[in-house]
This record gives sequence, C-alpha cells and structure tokens, in this order.
Amino acid sequence: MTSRNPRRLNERAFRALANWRYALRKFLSASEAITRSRGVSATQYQLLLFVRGAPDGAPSIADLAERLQIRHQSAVGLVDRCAVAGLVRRRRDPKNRRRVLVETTRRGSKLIQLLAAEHYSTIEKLGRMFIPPSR
Amino acid sequence: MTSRNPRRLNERAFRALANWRYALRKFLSASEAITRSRGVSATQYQLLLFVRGAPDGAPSIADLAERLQIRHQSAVGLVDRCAVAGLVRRRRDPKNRRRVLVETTRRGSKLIQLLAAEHYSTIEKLGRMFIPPSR
DNA sequence: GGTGAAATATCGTAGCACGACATATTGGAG
DNA sequence: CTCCAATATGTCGTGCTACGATATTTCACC
Repeated sequence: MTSRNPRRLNERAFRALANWRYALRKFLSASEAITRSRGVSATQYQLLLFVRGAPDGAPSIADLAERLQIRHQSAVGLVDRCAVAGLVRRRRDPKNRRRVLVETTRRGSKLIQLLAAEHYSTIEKLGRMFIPPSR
Repeated sequence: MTSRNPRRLNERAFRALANWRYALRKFLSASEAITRSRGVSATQYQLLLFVRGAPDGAPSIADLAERLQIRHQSAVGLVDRCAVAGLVRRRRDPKNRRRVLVETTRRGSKLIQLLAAEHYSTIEKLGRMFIPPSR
C-alpha cells in the first residue's frame, strides 16, 4: 500500500515515473521521426500546430512563445526558419502595429494537415502509456 | 480509415492536438524549472531517473540510450557530465567487459529522490491535461 | 587464433534556446 | 500635445546537447 503523502518514494513509484517518462520520450522521438521524414523539425511542426490550432485567429509571436513555452526571441528565430521554408508568413497586426501575426501559407497548411493526422495515428499506437502515474 | 491514410482532421481535432501538445510543453518546462533550481539539466534528471528506476540493476550505456531514445554517443556524453557533477559513477561489467554499468553516487541518489518527489507534485497539478486526444 | 560483431569512446558539427541588448510602437500622465 | 515607461519584436553571441563518422577494446565462435 502506498501512503497518501509519502516523504520518500518507493521502488514502484520510481519505476512508474521512469516508465512514464520513457513513454514521453518514445512519443517525442516518434514525432521527430515523422516530421523529419517530411523535411521539418519537431519544433517547426509544433509552431505550425499552434498556428493552425489557435483559438482566436492568427496568433502573435508572443502568443506562440507562450504556447511553446519559450522566450520570445526563440519564437522569432523559429518563425524565421519556418518563413524561409515557406510554411508561414508574417503580417503586421493593423490594430496594434507592434504585434506581428503569424499565419500558414498554403504549403504550410497542407503540411500541418498531413503531420497532424500522422501524429494522431502515433498517439493511438502508444495509447495508454501516456496516462501519468499517481501515488 | 487506415492509419496510414487518415481522413482530414477538423478544427476540433486540431485544437485538441494543440492543447495536448501545449500540456506536454508545460510539463517539460516545469520539469526543466525544477531540475535547474537544483543545479542539473532536465536531461541529467532523466538519466538519474532511468538509472534509479531501472528494472534489473545498474543499466549499461546502451540501456540508457534506449530509455532516453538517443544515440549511444549522446548517452556517453550525458554520463560524462553527470559523472563530473558527482551524480553517477561508471563500473565495468565484470561479466562483459565491453559494457559499462552506470550507478548513482550517494549524492545522485539523494538528488533523484528529491527531484522525483517534486515531479510527482507537478504531475498531480497538471492532472488530466495529459490524457491524449482521440478522434 | 583470427575475424566480424558488439559496446563504448572521441571529435567536429549543427540546431535550438537563452541572456543581453536594440528598435519600434503604444497609451497614458501631466 | 509631449514625454516616457511599458509593450512587442528583432539582433547578436554563447552554451548545451544530439548527431554522424570514426576509433578502440572486448567478446563470440568457427
């Protein structure tokens, strides 16, 4: 019986945490393989995903940085690389000209559609390994 | 509806996938914050976790590479850095002297105990955001 | 006891995130 | 209206980490 608020974790808890983390790495590794096979990095895929899956229209650089949990400068560089690859384009926000909105190009739109579908398949395969451990 | 040729995803599916990925990044980011506050990288934490949570005694470099889903050279470098930090130590496998077994030092053991407990708390907080989407 | 495979190690390279700093735009205080 | 602090994005140089290519040691086995 595991106690409800243990100060020390037991063997079982360590194994569970390790196995769950392993599942995460498996998924991230599979994700990387999917995206590389289509010529983009895993991070670029996620940028496209957050642009495409944004709740309220085209997101700004800062919005994307928050979704990606990175600093804004990192998002700038990422958008740069995606723009060079022809996947996204920048547009000044007319309401607030400090902001830069990011939207997918037609090519980026097709690619994210494909990649997202492949990710769904992978998630189905890895299935319930993702359910996080609890004590 | 083969998994190789999945049908088009709708808006809802994109949002779900994006939100789930966001949860992953939130967790990984929180994990990074936890480990950095204790002076180690997220990858070093995971190495310790896989050493501590190994099913059959001290794992080899190759075992760790598989668990981390990286190439063996990367695991070599990671073990190097952890060894310099005094968290793990190498030991030749007496049964097969090509293999190198990795075990935690007392310091590494204390650290992984602490870090793992903090990770459990974080997982509880993020809770069911981790349940993967299905269509 | 020689040979190919296995396991680890070394070296140089590239991508990505970061801190520090720079530039442009906005909105509000006075 | 003017000034200025806050906001938003962009630039530059650095460090960490994963990688491919390659080397070295040890094992298995005929």
